[in-house]
Amino acid sequence: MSVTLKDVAEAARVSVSTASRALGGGGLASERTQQRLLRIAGELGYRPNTIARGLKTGQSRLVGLLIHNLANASFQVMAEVVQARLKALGYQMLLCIAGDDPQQESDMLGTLADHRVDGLIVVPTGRNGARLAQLEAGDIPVVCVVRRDDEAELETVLADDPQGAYAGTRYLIGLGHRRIGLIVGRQDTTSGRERLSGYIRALREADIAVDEALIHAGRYEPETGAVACRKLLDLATPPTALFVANHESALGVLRVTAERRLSIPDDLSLLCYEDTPWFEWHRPAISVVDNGARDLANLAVDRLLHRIEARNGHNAGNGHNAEGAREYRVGARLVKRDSCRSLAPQASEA
Amino acid sequence: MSVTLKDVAEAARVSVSTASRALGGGGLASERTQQRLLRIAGELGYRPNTIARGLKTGQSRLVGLLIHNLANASFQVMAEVVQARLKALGYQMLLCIAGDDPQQESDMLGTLADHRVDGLIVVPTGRNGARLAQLEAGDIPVVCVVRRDDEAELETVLADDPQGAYAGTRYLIGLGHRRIGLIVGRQDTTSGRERLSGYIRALREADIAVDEALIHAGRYEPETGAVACRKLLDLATPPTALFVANHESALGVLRVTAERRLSIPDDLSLLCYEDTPWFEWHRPAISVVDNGARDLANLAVDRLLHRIEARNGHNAGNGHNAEGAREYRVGARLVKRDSCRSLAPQASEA
DNA sequence: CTGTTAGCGCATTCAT
DNA sequence: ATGAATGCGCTAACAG
Repeated sequence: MSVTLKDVAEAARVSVSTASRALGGGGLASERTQQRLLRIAGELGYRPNTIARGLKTGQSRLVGLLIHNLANASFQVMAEVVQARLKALGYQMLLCIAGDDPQQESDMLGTLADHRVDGLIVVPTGRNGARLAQLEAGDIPVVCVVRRDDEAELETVLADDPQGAYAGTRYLIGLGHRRIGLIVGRQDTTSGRERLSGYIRALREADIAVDEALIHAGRYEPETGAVACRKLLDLATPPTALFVANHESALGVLRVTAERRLSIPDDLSLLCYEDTPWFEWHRPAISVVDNGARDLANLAVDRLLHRIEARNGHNAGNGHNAEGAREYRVGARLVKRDSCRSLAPQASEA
Repeated sequence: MSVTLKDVAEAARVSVSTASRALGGGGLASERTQQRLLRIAGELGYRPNTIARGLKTGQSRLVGLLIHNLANASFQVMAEVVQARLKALGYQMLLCIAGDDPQQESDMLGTLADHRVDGLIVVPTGRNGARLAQLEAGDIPVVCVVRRDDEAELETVLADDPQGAYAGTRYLIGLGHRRIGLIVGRQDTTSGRERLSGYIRALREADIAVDEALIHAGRYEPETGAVACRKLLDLATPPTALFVANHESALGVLRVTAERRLSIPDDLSLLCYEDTPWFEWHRPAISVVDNGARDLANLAVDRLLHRIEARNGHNAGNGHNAEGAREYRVGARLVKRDSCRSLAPQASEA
């Protein structure tokens, strides 16, 4: 088997506790023995047993990340960022993919707890608030990302979707568009609701009546985009611009516009939500509202580790955030590329 | 803190070992006490401490998956499949993303070992064979996927790239193409070399001279595709078909063809490698050679767990595969869509 | 079938 | 500054 602390101690003719202190840092040992033990441990190829240490200290150095899938571009970068940040901080990432299914989410939350993760970052379905609260109560910090869980009072890092959708819609309005189709996510999700609200606010502010026929909310799938796009295009007065604020729908929209040989942006302006290399490389390059997935992940990690370390330091109270669950917002950013055109010339049409 | 086995035992007025046996399955306890303990444990909300169990049994129920990134479609589905399969089998996935960087890979291998993973699935860079062999020696089964590590003798699950590239090239030849451009991955990777070899074999078999000018090998990036595509298109006699056997390059190729207003497949036939929803939804739908990422992952998990359980059962020998490192191949599948056209009519040109 | 005993490898308290 | 002793929670002999 592998070499243990005891082996190192024996080789150095000291007790295990001395070895532990010397290697564990903290300067609890004399300078000389510390150097010596470090050397001997190196020679023997000693590596501390994380499991044993975990049992003793109650810390697993494991953090869970629970997301819906890896097909979505935002989740991809979030997973990459979270794992990179955690590794740099000496933690490992336990990745769980729950497919937006409450049952699976519940299951995985249990498993994560069994593995005694030191913390958890989760994109909640919203149907396991009790379970999440229970983790918090069990002294496992939880940070929600992207969606809020209304059942539980949890620290949450959200994209500023009201602002993002508002900015995107405003951009299209500024370009002269009056009939702007919106394809948005399910209304039982935070992002779905908030993007719709941003769209509506921008319209109202510009004194444009909100036409229900131009709004399509649906599941996060390419098919949703295809169906919605056809519906919108077939309207008596079709929109001149489409705001696809449901990331996965973009695929379906792109297909339908291609099938109908619509030129973007000449025949139809297109603005999408959540950036991905595909949008950037696509010709014409697709303009997007970047939700800041990278920063969302970074902030979530920051908040989580802040709390994990607070918990370790002064093992104060029940770990609950005394000030209640704070909510953070990461601003969206409009990235103008080539898929939206100005309607200005048409002003002379009248 | 959380409720321990001892708590359950006390509540049931039995010893901890009885409790352990009753809950641990295996029927080592009487039917009645088993039922009773199960009930009491449930009432108390007992959950076994994975860490403590791991320390005792030497199993962490953790399996590492080490890949290059999550942007690549194959890696995405592999990660999803591996995590789903492992979860179903009672394991958790520790996901590491090493960016194809040997240094990071080495680092992460160390961390994974520290966490005492029960096994490891890795897409090796090829520069840490010694480290991987060391893990095997330390009784941690390792399965390589997608790429082989030539330095070490490890069980490996590969795509059948020679066959896939051969089939793809043959398909294009069958359509009447004679000048087929190839954009392929780095030649210091298994897949890069093998896809090139399959392409060449198909050409030779059809008595078509291999023109070096039609072959471009490069890094796994969109930019590679853009550069290569321009180069190929600017040839005195440009290819009539492009075989893009470097997945990430497809983005660059698609951009360049769009910029030059080339119609696919009318002006240029396009065949890509590794399937993704984007190819399917794209118009025209892109024909591909599907490398079978899903099956690759499934097989890797099968092999790994086979060995993990063999190790646990009869704790025989050093865990090394007595018969040497076996290699498995998952066949590629040609998926014909709408991006390749037949050149047959041109036969009358002569 | 059940209770008793003994660690797994480590960090930590208490002595020295 | 170091050593000896204790226990984290659990499983696995070993007895009865």
